[in-house]
Amino acid sequence: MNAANDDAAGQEADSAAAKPRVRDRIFDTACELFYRHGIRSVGVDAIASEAGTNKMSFYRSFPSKDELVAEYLREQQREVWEHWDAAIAAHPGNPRRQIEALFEAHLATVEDKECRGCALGNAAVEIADDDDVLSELVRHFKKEVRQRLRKLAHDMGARDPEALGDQLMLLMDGGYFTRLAFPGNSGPIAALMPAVRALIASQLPP
Amino acid sequence: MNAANDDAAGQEADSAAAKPRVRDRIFDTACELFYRHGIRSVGVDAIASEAGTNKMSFYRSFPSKDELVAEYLREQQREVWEHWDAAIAAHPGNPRRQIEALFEAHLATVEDKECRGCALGNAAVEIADDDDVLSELVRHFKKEVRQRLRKLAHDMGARDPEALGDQLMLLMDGGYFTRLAFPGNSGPIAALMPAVRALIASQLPP
DNA sequence: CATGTGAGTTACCGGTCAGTAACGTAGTAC
DNA sequence: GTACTACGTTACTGACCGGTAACTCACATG
Repeated sequence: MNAANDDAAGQEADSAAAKPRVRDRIFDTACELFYRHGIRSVGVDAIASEAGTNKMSFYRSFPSKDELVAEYLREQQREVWEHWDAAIAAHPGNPRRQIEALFEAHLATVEDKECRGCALGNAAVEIADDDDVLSELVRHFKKEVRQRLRKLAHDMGARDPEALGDQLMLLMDGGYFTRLAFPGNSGPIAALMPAVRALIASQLPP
Repeated sequence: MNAANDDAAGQEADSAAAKPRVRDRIFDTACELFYRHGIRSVGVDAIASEAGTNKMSFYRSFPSKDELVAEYLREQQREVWEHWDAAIAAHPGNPRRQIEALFEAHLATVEDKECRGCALGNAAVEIADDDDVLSELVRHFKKEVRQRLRKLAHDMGARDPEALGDQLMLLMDGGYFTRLAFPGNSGPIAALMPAVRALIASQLPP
């Protein structure tokens, strides 16, 4: 939720403790608003005022809204990989279990009542065609998701690791996408884990 | 610019041929633009001028943009069920084959180079929270998709029809969602049919 | 011919939104 | 004290966007 602003390692002066910099407040607020309401429906005025400042301070910290959006997407990406790596790290040397843990974490994320789907994927819907920088960002992200899933499937010893990785990606993005129409855990996401296990089982070596 | 008004078959006497009414031109244009570029990024001026008319004629045919959007979503819904029923009808009395045919049709749709994902689902991303009428429309649609898939799974004799229906829905929506980041058939959608068959197989009675 | 209707045209209103200019102020470092 | 940094404030521009008013014309029907 809120950013940890305690960069206690600041030793530039005597006790230059953590400053609640305006830029950080703006950025955190923007991330939350963009995710909750979508990128296009959140204006810079709304961001600034929600962050307890105003538009001028916004433009002192960010060159444009587009730049902020790009940074927002990069941040979301970073957080995804953070969670991803954490889930993976719990089961070193056991790729099959890693996949399950990954999807258990995904399930928990999607079932959260604050979840509004995949920030990057939603951005792809909103951006549509125009902005090339942003959509390239999304494409790159999705490509890496695919690669990582395929690698896990390969490490697991799947008979067709590319196919299994892709199938898992369909489930994952399906979870995000259906989430938008079903509150909490009331949607098809409830059937995620059995699907994951069934697809894994169908790809185990004989 | 200039309107293409070549209604050569205009014969209102005997056969009730379609009149090239302005309203229809506007609606068709709006549907295409909304789907291609998203709802929020298409203004009524753009719709009208692309339809060869102007804003005033637009507002003579539609009370508001929101009303047009709602009609657009209803139309998309109608088309989905049309394709759905056509796929199902090809294999009467064989629900398992019906599911496969349904997903084969879905695959063809998603692989089309003009495909921009699920119009209803994309609308849910764009609308976010505000408009209650539109998001209710989307929720109702998604609920019916879920019901129909569960019914097919039930008719097929699946051991856990609710679970299988939901799993299939995750695959379907995953296909739509990943499509936005991968052109044509280059994405994970390529692994759709094996996934469908594997999930079906895992639910066949023993 | 009169009348009604569908439709094109121009001009406008009020609001929002991204982005900028100019100025003020508190603190801090030298 | 001076100068610099970080931030707040007000006011503005220009574009766009949803929606409306008022006028005009073509045409079909009686």
